Amino acid sequence: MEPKFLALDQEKQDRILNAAMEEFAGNGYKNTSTNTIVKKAGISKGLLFHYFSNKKELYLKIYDYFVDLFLSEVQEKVDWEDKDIFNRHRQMASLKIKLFYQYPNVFNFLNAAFTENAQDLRGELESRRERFINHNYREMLQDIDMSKFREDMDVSKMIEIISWSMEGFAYKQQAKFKGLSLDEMDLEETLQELDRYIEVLKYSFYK
Amino acid sequence: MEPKFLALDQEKQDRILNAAMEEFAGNGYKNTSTNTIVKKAGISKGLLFHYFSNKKELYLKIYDYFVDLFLSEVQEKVDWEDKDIFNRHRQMASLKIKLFYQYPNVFNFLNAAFTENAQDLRGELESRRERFINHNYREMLQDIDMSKFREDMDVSKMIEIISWSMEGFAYKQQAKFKGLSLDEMDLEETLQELDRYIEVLKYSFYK
DNA sequence: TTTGTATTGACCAATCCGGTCAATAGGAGT
DNA sequence: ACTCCTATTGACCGGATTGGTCAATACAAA
Repeated sequence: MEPKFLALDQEKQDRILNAAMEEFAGNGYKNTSTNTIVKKAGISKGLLFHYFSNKKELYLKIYDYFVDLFLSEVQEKVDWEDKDIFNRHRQMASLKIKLFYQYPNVFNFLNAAFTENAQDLRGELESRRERFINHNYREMLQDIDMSKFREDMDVSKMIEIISWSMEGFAYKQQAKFKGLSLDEMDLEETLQELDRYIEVLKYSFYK
Repeated sequence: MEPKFLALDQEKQDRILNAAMEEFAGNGYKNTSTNTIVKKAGISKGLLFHYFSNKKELYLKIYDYFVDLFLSEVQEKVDWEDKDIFNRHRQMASLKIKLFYQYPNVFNFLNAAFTENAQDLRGELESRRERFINHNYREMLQDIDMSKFREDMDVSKMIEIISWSMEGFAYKQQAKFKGLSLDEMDLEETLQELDRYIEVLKYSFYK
């Protein structure tokens, strides 16, 4: 990210980042107007182009910034010694929720970036995608303690079902949080709710 | 749908419908150009506007057409006497796959329509959404035989996990089918693969 | 008052798009 | 071969929108 931009106070940075991500996530690259972004962020057009030299750079800088932020967070905060698949998922969920509090549209934005196919971004994005998916799910689920699973069912299918459940839960939570203010969202409560699903899965799939 | 349009031979109809759905699904309403649709469908611009009076009508007519098609199919083909949740899901999956063969983008289109927020469509779409979600998931999962579930876990959570797994499976299959020709996709094989996941879930959640 | 930086927003050239319509193609009937 | 009618074409246009610029202003510090 540009040093000029990073010198801004955090609140203004976040206003701009969130405005841009919300628009990009909701409308795609091409159909997002810089006019809308500046209006939503409460800054002038000129200022946006003072920080980012053009729309394409705005998009890619934000993309890189958050991929880095998230991946380094994961690398750093996850306890890689713990080989229990549910604990791994729970830790990831916790990180995601924390990031979600500050940037409610990061994951929508990153998901959208995954299916984005604007001409201007082709190539630039394509080379970046692999990194993200490799890191996110491969690394996370490798090195798992398989011996805990019941032996009368297909382990890989159980693992898939667990992932799908985590995604389903995340999606459900996000819909629930839509439109709520920050202090109405309770991290602990959400994690406890998640634990109840984990309980069901653990009880079903573990020995 | 316009009678003029329905008088076309099926193959041309489908070419137009699929082209439109693919574009609308991938780029959203506003960012979809009728120029692209006609190019992809292999017809002239004039002809499209001969069948559909304008872009908005094109979108909504297609939406209504496929919602009706799918819902009536469900109403008609599902065996409502069978109260087993897995059989219900399996039947729904079978219907979806069949429709997917003829219209590979119906569900992408309908999903996109669900989050579409173009100014021109607001209101028109909003009033239509409720109907779809009510029918699709409420009706499908009501009237289920709960007595088959284990009693030491939360039934509603198991039901959610089952739904999330079906969605995850569908998503995975669709990614797998991406770019394949019709005759490379095998309905029976897909259903058998689905059955293996159902087996795991049934074994875990049923008494 | 001066100087230097942060910020504004009117402005513009370029692009693109939905929709029209005069013209043509092509088939059926005679 | 000719007529008639419908199906289909695609060049064309007014209007809307956009990314990006830049001269002007606001503001803070000295």
